[in-house]
Amino acid sequence: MPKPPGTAGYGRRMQSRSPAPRATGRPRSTTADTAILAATREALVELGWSKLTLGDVAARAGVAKTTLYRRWAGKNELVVDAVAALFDELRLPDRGSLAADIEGVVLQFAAILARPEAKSGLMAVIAESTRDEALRERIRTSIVARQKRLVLEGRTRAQSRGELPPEQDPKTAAHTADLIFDVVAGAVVHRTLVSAEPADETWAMAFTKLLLEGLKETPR
Amino acid sequence: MPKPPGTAGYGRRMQSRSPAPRATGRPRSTTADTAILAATREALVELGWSKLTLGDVAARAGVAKTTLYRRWAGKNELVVDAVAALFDELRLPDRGSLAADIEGVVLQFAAILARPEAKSGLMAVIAESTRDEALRERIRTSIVARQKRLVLEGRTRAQSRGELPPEQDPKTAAHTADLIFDVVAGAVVHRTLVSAEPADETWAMAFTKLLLEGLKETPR
DNA sequence: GCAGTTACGCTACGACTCGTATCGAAAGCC
DNA sequence: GGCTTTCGATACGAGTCGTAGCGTAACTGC
Repeated sequence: MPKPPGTAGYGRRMQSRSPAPRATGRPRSTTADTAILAATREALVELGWSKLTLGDVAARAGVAKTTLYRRWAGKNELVVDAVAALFDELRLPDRGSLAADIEGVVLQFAAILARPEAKSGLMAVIAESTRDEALRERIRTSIVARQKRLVLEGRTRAQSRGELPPEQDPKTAAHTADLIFDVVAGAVVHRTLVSAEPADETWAMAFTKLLLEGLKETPR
Repeated sequence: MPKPPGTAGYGRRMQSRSPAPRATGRPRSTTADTAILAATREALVELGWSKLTLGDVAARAGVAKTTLYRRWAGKNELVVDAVAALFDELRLPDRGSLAADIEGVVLQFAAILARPEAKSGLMAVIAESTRDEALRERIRTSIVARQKRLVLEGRTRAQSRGELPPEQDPKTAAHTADLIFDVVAGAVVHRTLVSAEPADETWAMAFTKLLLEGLKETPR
């Protein structure tokens, strides 16, 4: 009996990998998937990461505990998928200028991180991922990559507007994109979780100004 | 029997609060304190946060499990103190310019976060602190405040050098200091833990340039 | 419609961890 | 020497873990 035929909800996003979703036998209940992930988020809000137990999640979702273990290897993987669903709503409408786009990205990150299930879940799995390469890769593809796409998209727009210089060397361009992403995402996360203060519009404006103009006074 | 007479090693740093360290009775073994904290860091490296148990730490430190529970309320508080000790080495030598000072701070943060015990421990307790106000305050005073002091010190130096404008309104000055701190610390944390790439000298230089000059090309 | 295959709910299980209680012994003050 | 507090050791009930076993449900192909 193979453990991960599609690795549950996560598999749906990259079904290009799995050779065949299996044609025979009773199919896995997709409603159970969504119920389990919703129950996981609910438990994260009420109990937090450390006190969350798989037995409790199963009871909330109305499924047997064994069903959970058939689909997910453990708590870490389950919470990653549950939290990843929160990032589905990430969009980047064109707001006309680089500054406005940065503010938009920041506020969207902040809105997700303001949720208690994201706060207690995301950082915990990131902490666990320092000792688990597979988990880190799972987080990267299902969460970080989607955040990063927004940053890259905003950058392309700014270049087409002429607000940013076009890419010179594609290698250094990738490095600066990584840098900007770490700065944007890191700042929002640190503000929200460590400083524990809201990353509201006022803060987003100040951050954008700093990111665009820098710390030095720009000589006129 | 009162639980925290000094709250262990952490209490030593702010003994101004505790009214009297108690003059009577057998004093708590200070060697046990350091042994326990060292054992905690060792266990963090070998087991990581989630698999770390207080019983295991007690065995490593050569003390009884009950001794641990007499001094710390639980795993969270213990790990905070164990990780906080890593930040004792934070210093900010004057390197002559704002850019060099920023690089110095970044590289010091990075050096600490490169350690496995900091990686797996720090983020985990921060995740837990989202549901525990007392724990958040403990983290703030014993870890975050010391980081922040470096940023503030670097700023004061830059002002005395004339590289940064002096404080206009003390209130907005505090806000921008908070902002800069979140950007610096957040970027290093995100680079190290989420992107999982080293925040080395090359990266520190690129980050410093971005923070100083901003994203826009400065019009000469 | 029947055989084959897989998922499901349910129950039960040993192993482990938790946090506490209890006890006698040890270490420091008056 | 008396008082107070900590220490090590052991034991304990409660809770969680991850797995196994079993009968049933769902879906496919002949």
